Amino acid sequence: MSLCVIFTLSKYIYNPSFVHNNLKKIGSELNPNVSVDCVIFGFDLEKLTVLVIDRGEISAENGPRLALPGNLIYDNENLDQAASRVLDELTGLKDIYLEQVGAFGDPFRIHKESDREWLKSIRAQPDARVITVAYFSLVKIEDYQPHPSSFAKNAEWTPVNDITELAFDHFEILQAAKEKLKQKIKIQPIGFNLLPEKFTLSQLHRLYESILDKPLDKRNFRRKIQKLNILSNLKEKQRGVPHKPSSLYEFNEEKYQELTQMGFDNFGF
Amino acid sequence: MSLCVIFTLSKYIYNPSFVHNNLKKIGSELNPNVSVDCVIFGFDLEKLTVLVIDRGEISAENGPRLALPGNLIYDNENLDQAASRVLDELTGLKDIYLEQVGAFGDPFRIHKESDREWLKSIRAQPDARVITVAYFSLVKIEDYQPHPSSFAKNAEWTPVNDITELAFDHFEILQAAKEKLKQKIKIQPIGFNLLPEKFTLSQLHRLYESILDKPLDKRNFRRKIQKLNILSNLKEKQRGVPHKPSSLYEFNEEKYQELTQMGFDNFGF
DNA sequence: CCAAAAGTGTTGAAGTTACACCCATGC
DNA sequence: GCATGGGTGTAACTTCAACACTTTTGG
Repeated sequence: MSLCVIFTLSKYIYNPSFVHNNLKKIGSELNPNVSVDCVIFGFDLEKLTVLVIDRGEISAENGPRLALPGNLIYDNENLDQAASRVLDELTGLKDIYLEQVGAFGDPFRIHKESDREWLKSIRAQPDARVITVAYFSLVKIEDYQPHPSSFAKNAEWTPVNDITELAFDHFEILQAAKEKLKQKIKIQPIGFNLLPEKFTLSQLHRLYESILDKPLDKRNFRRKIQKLNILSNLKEKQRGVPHKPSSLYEFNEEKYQELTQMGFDNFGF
Repeated sequence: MSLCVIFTLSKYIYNPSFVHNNLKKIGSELNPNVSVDCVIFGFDLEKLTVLVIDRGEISAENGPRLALPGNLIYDNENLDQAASRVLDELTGLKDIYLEQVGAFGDPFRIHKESDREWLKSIRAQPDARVITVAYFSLVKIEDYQPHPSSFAKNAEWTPVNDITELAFDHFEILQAAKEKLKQKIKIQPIGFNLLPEKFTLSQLHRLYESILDKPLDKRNFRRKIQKLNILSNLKEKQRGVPHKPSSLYEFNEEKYQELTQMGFDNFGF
């Protein structure tokens, strides 16, 4: 049963011929030595989450069940394209915010027997030295809800802070991605990629707190974010909440473009 | 003649068997698909410089003569080690500040005929798809002066801002490295790796201006850097200068460790 | 009427910018 | 004595952190 799951999953995400046939990458070869892995962040309006793959019970030793989605690259695609492809294959989403985190891959990164076994089931050359280029991406959690019936049923949104181990060196990659996101959000308002089109200031506030992993003063946060002038106040309120309803806002791309062209240093968080 | 130069140079920096024999990496193989390239920064007390390789006239078309030092990785070394090795092979220096910039490598990065020819002369599989992991390193310029008689005679310190083109995608890599350095120096005092042990505040000032690529107010700079409390004022002055001699300082590692452990956000530049 | 989150201003401290003159040395 | 870069203080302004109460809704 668990083998079956792995097979189905790997067929969807990892199997070269599947992708080959479906994306019509005729004439291109999988490069045995270079892969991409994606740290796909979401935000459930409470906590920062990551989309991880449950590999099932893959060995007697019970190594970590969870892994980041990833795959070898094709020789005719660039790294960004490979990352987009992995994301698309898993979620069906296109045009998603993606940013490179960096390259990883010790020669001996596969020290868990469970990882070795898994590779045998999904790679033509399971023993090849692989270096992996990590990306993080920001997805509106509403845009992708794993369906229990789909091939990718083993993908799940998991709160970042609940994750304590991952396959291979994926935990290290996750930490690096969190750190990169933390730095990046101080400089650019990329957080909007994680929120619905319409959102409240409190949601934005919680998002910043989750990413920066520290409490931010409510009044100071609101003042600061509003001073940036990149929010439009839709004249619309929440409905059906058991407390004073909040105004809804949306991110204003044009105002942001003005700002960046004039060049501003940071968001000061 | 120019061919000869290339051969000698490539033998030193790029030839697998040379490295193989000399570093006794018996049993390990060059990975045909993954390389590292190093952006080696120096500071001549006036301007930020980079150590680049002059490939000589390598084609009738006269593509860019300059390239970053780099090489394929071995399957038994990790990326950081590969970068250290490249740096060591070129300069003989060890224990140098190194930081990963990221992974690069479009499938069609080799669009210049000159690059293609050069690869034929130094690679066993010149047509393999290669992705390269870029590093930047900070070297005290006094620690490495290229000798006209050495194998690496074609390495030269070149002012960063004088470089307008490089082989392959190396110019893009250089830009990314500059940007990374710029961000990094706002957060950590890594600039000291570029200065002599003893330096003046004016030299430090010029270094920050070179890296941040903008003028900084003299008095404000001095106040800010001194408030950090990571400099020791050696009670020693410059000699032989035709103006008021400056005090010499050194970077105080211990004080810096104290600071970082207490956690401080940035240098505010 | 109660619980829950929304929304709102002020003050003191710290940090940032801009700016001009005298000093010590070698030649 | 002159050219060169070294070295120093202040005032106006901006930003930041800390902090508590009233409002609106659903149940």
